[in-house]
Formats: sequence, C-alpha cells, structure tokens
Amino acid sequence: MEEQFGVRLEKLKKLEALGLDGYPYRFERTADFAEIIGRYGDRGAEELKQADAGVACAGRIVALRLMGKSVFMHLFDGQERLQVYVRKEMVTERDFAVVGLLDIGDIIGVKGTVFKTRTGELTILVRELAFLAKSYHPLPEKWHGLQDKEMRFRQRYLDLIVNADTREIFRKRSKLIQKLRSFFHERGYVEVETPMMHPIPGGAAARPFVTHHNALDIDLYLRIAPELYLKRLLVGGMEKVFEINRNFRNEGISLMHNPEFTMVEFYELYSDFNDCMDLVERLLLDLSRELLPDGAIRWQERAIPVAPPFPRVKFMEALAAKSGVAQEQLWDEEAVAGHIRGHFPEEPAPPTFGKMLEFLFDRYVEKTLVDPTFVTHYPKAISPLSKASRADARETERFELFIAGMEIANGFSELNDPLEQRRRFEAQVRDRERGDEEAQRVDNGFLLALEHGMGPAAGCGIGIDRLVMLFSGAATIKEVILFPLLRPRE
RNA sequence: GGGCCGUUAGCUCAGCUGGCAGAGCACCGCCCUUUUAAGGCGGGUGCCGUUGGUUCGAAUCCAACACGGCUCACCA
Repeated sequence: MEEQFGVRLEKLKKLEALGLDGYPYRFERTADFAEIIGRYGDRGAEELKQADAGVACAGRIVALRLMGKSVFMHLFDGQERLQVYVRKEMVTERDFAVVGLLDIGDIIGVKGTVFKTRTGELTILVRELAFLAKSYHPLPEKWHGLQDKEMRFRQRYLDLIVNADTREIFRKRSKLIQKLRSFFHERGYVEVETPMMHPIPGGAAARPFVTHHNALDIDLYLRIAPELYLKRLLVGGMEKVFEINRNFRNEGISLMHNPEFTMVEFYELYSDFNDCMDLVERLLLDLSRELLPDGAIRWQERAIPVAPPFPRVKFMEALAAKSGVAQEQLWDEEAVAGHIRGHFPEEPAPPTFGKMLEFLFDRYVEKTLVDPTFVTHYPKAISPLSKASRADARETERFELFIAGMEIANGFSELNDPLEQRRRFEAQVRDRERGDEEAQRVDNGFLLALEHGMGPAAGCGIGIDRLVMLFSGAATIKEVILFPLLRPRE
C-alpha cells in the first residue's frame, strides 16, 4: 500500500515536471456519459463518422489498456462508464506522455469525437486530454470487485464506484424521500424541523444517548422521537406538520436496527387513527407505484404485493390467535407471567405487564406478518401517548403497520387530555422504577402545551430506512444507510 | 452478550496427516496503433492476526487474546 502510494506520487511529480497542474481547478464538460450514450448510443458507426460530434467529458479511470501507440480506457462518472481511445498520432506529444503516467483511479477530462469501434462500442477518440486528479490508492480488484462488507461500509465511496447495486439503492432512497415530501406537501402539510437535542427524552420507548452542553452546563439527550415537539406545533395551530429526520436510540445493532435512523413523523388535526391508516395506505400505494416496477416488494424470494386496503387486526386478537392463549387470559397479568415462565424459561422476565404482552407479540406474531398488515388497539400500558379506545378502555386507538415481519409504521389517535396524559406519564415513571429503562419520563413542558388545548389529532411515524429496504430488496439496514455505525478502527 | 466460522501478497483465495511461502488479478520493467477479464516476455512485493506452548522443525497441532463475519436474543 505504501509502495503504491510512492509509485503514484512519483508519477504525479513527473506530470508536474511536464508542466501540468497536479490539481487543476475546473474542467468544462459539454455532457455527462449518460447524455452521450443517450444521444449517440443508437447511431451507426458510419453515421457517427459523418456527424463528427465533438464532446468534452470527465470521469475516473476504471480500466486502462496500454497498447504501445494506442491506449484504451474506461471512464466512470458516478453513473455510467464510457470508453475513451487515445491514439498517439492524434494527440500532442505531451498529452501522450501524460497517458503513460496515468493509473486506474485517476480522474481525467477528455475532449474528442464520438465514434464506434470495430466491436461496436461507443467510444471517444481523444484529441485533448486534461489531467484532473491523482489517486494514490488502487481501486478494488477488477474480477471480484469489492465484497468485503466492512470495507464497503467504511469506505462507502469505493462501494459506490464499484457496485452499481449500491448506487441504485441510494438513488432509490433519494427518490423515495423526494416522493414522500411531495406526498405531504401536496396535502397541505408543512415540513418542520424540531430539536435533535432534548432536555427530556420522550415520544418513544427507548434508551437515549446523552451529551452535554458546556455553556449551559446541562446534559442533553439526542432525541429518540420528535413526537412531543410536533404536537406542541399542533397546539400552536400548525394543523398539518411533518418532519423527516434522524432519531437516535441507544440500542443494539442488527439487520433491522441502526442506532441512528431516519423517520418521517406526520400529524394532522381533526383526524383519528382510522384516517391515519387510510393515509398510510395511500402513501405506500403511491410510493410503490413510483418505485416498484410491478407494484410488489421483493423479499426473500417472495413478492409481497402492496395492495390496499391492508388487513386490520386487533393486537390482542392477533396475539390470542398466534399464541393459543385465550384473550381474557391475556388480560390477566398472573396468567401471562406464568405463560412466559413456562414457555420461555431461558429468557429474562419482562419487568412490567405491558412489556410482557409486547414480549409475547414479538415472539408469536411479528414475524408472521409478511403481507402488509395493520395491528390495531395496542394495550394502554405500552401506549402512553395514545387515546384510549372508544370501545375498550384497556386498549388504545393505536396501530402499527407490519410488512415482511418488520414494524414499518406506528401511529395513533393522539392523547390530548392533559390530565390523562399526566397520569400516563406517572404510570411510566412507576414502570421505570420497576426496571423498565425504556419507560418515558414526565415532560412538563409538553403537558403545559396540552393544557392550552390541542384539538383531536392523529399522528404517525414511518421508518424510512426500513421502507427503503423493502423497496430496494436490501437484506439489511446497513445496505440502505450510507455510513452505518461500525466499531471505529485503530 | 451467547453459539458457529474465519484471519496467508495490495485484492480473491490455495497451501493435505508438521519438512524451502503459492496461484490469478493488481503492481514494477520491456514490446505492442480498434482493445475490452487485451495480449506477449521478465520480476514475488509476505510479521502466514498477536502472544505463548508442543516439536529437531509450526502457516499447519494446542491454548489464550485481538479483529472480522454469520447467527440468536433486545430496541423501529
């Protein structure tokens, strides 16, 4: 590696000795490779010869074939590859000397004319060559490419240069977020940004990251959810708001979890969780039409059609059906605790009744929800920010959407009764005292907002990374995050 | 955190029951004016993850450690 660096540094010095700037400031392009291919790719060899079309373009050398007085290269511009051909008699002596000092990985610009080789490949016959930047390191090996997962994530730029699949995932991610934005803008939602650093972490069940502000000398928490701030905005009269941003949860890393992840949360006054589920269905349908060629998610050799309306099944009904435990038994804390002791003796007992139900749901139900399914009416004990169900006060008007065994969305009719909200927070504090580290804390600032009156509203959060996984067929969340968290090296 | 697997050249990997460190690509030198996994001739560039142990002798066997991967458990 140091040897490579030295060899290439020598070449740069030789280039400078030829009077070139090793790091020039700009290069005037007339087209990128996609445009050139689009414009000339279908033309015949003779037609191109007649046209004598001049172009100026630039890219990174990804293949280099020196053949004496004739040199072929493939350049890559971040999207497409294009061949260029340097012929000794067609360029200045200096330009040809420059070619001899090039390495795979270097960035150059060329001016020339478009033609087709004997084998019919669209190629640029170079008249003028501009050296633009040196690469001191070799690119990944050309046969096997870059397979080392760690290097793919740590040096994502190499992954992007070498692997078209990776580029495709992130183009898709960009497009998905763009569509998501326009979906909400079209419906009159206002995009907002709320704090990422919270004095009190809230809005979700999770352990936070802690940081410190020096001037104020206070600890702050990286947000685990924007929810409590977005609802303050509802109080302030912003009737429809959404935010696309990062959340941070101090938890493990897995195929589906990265400590920082992107969510869209959206809230709308005067609607309830049924309206919200309708909206989520509409959103997923629109996104699938834009991003999935056949309207179906590809997951583990399976095609999962995105075809609303999605089935809606109540949490306790689903849990009873999959666990074989009668619904009324599931409401009995002793019976549930006994079931867990009997069936999952190896596992640590969940600290609270709510956590026990969640535990069983994760074991029995979650993985079975492959086709898009709304699970509704979560127990109140694990839904401290949701309005109670109109039908059963033990339950709430909350839903989660599952696809491919993954939780994708979580929404509810927002609890707007400040006195009830305070009681719910206090219940959470008791849970915390019983060992539930993810239980929420009392947020008096939020309660003060609710005390000023918040209209009925529904809100929902959707995990963008997981959505991108589904829409791109990625097997792990690391594949859809440009720089996933890894243990630092050295 | 538990279980399984791995670590040999810049990359991808061979290296058997212990006996001189290997291949392809990359790289370096030379030749080559339509090549494309270009080709031809020549060149091996190495702390065999680390530290101990067994042995006349260890890349190879044993132990511990480090790093990485897969997987299970938890959080969206």
